[in-house]
Amino acid sequence: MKVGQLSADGIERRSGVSLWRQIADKILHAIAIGDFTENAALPPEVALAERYGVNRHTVRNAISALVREGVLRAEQGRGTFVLSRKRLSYPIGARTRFSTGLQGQTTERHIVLLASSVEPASQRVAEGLGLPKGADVIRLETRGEADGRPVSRAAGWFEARRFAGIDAAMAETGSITASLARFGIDDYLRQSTVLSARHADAADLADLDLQPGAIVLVTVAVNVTPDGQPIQFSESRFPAERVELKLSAL
Amino acid sequence: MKVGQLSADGIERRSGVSLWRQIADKILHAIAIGDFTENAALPPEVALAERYGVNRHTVRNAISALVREGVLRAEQGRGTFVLSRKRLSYPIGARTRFSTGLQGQTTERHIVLLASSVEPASQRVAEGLGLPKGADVIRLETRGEADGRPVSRAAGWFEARRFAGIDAAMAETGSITASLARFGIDDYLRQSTVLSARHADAADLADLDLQPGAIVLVTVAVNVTPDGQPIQFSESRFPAERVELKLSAL
DNA sequence: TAAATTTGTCTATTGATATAGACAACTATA
DNA sequence: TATAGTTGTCTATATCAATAGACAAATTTA
Repeated sequence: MKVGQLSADGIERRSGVSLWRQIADKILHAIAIGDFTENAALPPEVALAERYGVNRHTVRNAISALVREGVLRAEQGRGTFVLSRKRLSYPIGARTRFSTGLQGQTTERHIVLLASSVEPASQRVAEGLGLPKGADVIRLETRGEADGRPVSRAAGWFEARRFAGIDAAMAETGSITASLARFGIDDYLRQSTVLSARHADAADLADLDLQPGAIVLVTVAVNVTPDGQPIQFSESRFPAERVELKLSAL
Repeated sequence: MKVGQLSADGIERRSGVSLWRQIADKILHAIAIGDFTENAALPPEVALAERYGVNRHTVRNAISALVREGVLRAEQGRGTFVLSRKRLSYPIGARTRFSTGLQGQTTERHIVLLASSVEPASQRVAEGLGLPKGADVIRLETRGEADGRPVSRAAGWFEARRFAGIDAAMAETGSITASLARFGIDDYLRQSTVLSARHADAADLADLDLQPGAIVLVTVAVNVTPDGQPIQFSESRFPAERVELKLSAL
């Protein structure tokens, strides 16, 4: 049995992160980068325990957490096997579109409109859209799903005057691009993207179906028309264990 | 005392991540996004304990960890104050350069060459550089520092035949750009960047001076000459609590 | 079929994490 | 100079995390 795929070190005691959680993260990472393909067998519990210098029960704790998450499947007498697949690669470039970006990687993908509202623009939204602070903006809360699993959770803001009714269009079409087309926007470009990462908070855990301790990638972006008018300000969260971002020059 | 800057929820019990570590992360995040500026006073311990629904001792645990990290300073009778500053914004675009990218954000920045070696190209390095697998490549291990704090940790691979001696050039100049110039490369472009995030492992903790549980942003990138020849394959790690990545179109 | 391998379950013990309460030490302010 | 507000320290207790060992249950292999 080849065990070399899981890095041996990186287990820290008294760190505030339990050993079983650290080991679970290592297994998740190994799967995410493709070191374990679907249906591959994990090394046996005793081997993992020895590798990380912990008790077998601690390894079992990590594995049972991943079994609960639906990442692994344990079979008594046989072994423990990988269920989930490699990370999706989500492209970010001048023309970043949800559906086309994941083409070829998933058999199915769509955006669900979770909620929408009209609200006064906060400081950063106003700055991003080039509006006065407090101007009315429409907020769309959406979740991206691919093959039935959540892969993104986003909030998008649009100038309310110009895009009145975009919430209905979004509910109907399930596509930002198609919704914007109804307002005469045939093309738009990604002007700026700021990227960060943090631990998932309670909302992320619920929205993206994650377990506590998971990491989310966060992008804050502005989309503009080809002549430079800002039309959309957005903040998106991606589960780092399921998605990587592929930055394409353009 | 204004307490609204720290989000109230997101504290998960029995998650494998201790409450004090979760609270420490929240405080770090609030500082990182600029909700607490330098020298600002944190809410008093009792207020934080009430806000998160935990015991005061648990909050004290979180704070003392951040004091050890050099992020906070506690003064008996007065309060607890913020030492560290806002996250650096590291630009990534067609022409991604370490030093120029941080201009204006730091008074000082430089790259340290930690180690170099010649090795056969692994699968992914060979693919990235367009070489046969196993071809000799030079690996440069570097750390980027700004105002005395580590902000990046990178491994870069170059074709050994073409760039023999680039390790010496790097040690001398402290600049990838300057080193490449000695080989007649006056300009180079970022061809591709793949971005992910994970928990820091033991090596990251040591190299980037982080505490267990910290998050690192990871970029895997290929640089090419203007006519498209791959010259450098690199993997860089950034501490998410100190750096955000600003993706610039171009 | 027997032996080896692997996951599942149980008991017991130790150390880290979290709660609870009380009070000391220090600072700023009325 | 009191008083209120804040951090620092101590004791005690309960719960979670991790270790240790033993054996059962299921599967594969010799």
